[in-house]
Amino acid sequence: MNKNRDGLHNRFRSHGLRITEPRKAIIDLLSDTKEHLSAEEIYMEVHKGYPGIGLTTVYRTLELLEEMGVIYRFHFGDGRSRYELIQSQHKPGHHHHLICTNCKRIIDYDDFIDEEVELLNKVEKNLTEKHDFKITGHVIQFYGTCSECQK
Amino acid sequence: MNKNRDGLHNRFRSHGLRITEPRKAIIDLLSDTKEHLSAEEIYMEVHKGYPGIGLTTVYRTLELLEEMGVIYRFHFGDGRSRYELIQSQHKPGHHHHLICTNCKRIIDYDDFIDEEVELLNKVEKNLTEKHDFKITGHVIQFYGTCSECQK
DNA sequence: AATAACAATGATAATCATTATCATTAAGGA
DNA sequence: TCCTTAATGATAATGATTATCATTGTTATT
Repeated sequence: MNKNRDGLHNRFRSHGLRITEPRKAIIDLLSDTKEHLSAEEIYMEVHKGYPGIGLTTVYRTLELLEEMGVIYRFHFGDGRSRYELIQSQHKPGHHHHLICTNCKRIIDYDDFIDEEVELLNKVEKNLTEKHDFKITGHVIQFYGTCSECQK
Repeated sequence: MNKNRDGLHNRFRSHGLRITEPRKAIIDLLSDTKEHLSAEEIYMEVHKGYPGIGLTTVYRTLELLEEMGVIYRFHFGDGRSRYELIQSQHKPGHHHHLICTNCKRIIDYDDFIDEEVELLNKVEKNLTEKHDFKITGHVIQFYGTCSECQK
């Protein structure tokens, strides 16, 4: 029924991990949203369908999924972590955001991706050599004021 | 004696703000370090010279300096805010970091800055038009493993 | 120099997100 | 179905940051 969820069954099983209702619910939710939800927001949303799921479990599941490399955890500066499912069709490790410093809205953008990727690869290669630093991912964030908040 | 501090006198005075020992100490410390210190670390360090300065004042001063645009506040994912004085000789709003996901070490890099700046200007212009988003700054962070942690 | 007006401070308590604890529950293979 | 053990949820604990408030220190004015 759900691609993201189904594809994880094997990875869970091979590590002795179990597929449970809370985990399914959280993966499905992250799979269906384009937003960068916080733990609290995920809890609230998941709670609608499964009132039994506690906040602790949400945190634990998110920690697990992050360790497994299934989701990314971001820090945008609003004091809470925010999460995003890594969609296989997207370039993993590439995260480009516009962040409104006023209303905290976060916009994903795909403009100039090609050129950016090209330059970034170059930079990555250079940094790897110069600093002996093994790069696994990057984040580019533009801060400013969104159209709404400019009024 | 200290360029960064002296240049701020006017900005303080023009807003009815006072230059006090704690503020001088904090600005001087940030001015002398290349690291991205946390509030706690700043407190500990400043405390050596001025044992009377409290943690609350450190937080308050950092908040003030951030609002004045004197320092930047970063969130690297280690659960605490980290601060950096905006050096006038550097391009303000440009922050390029290598972050070791293992030991949390943060390395500033200057490689490929020119090319990056060029592309970023292009991207910024494009994003401003497409999303009607007024960009004031950006952060580029590469995540990975530093040379020490690769062993 | 004295004083009024108020910015700044520091100790403390409060808040908010996240993590640890622990007894109970429930996956999933035998 | 039963058994082993991973997973859960309620609760308390933690750690960073912020709010409160009485006190202190500066500055402008007299």
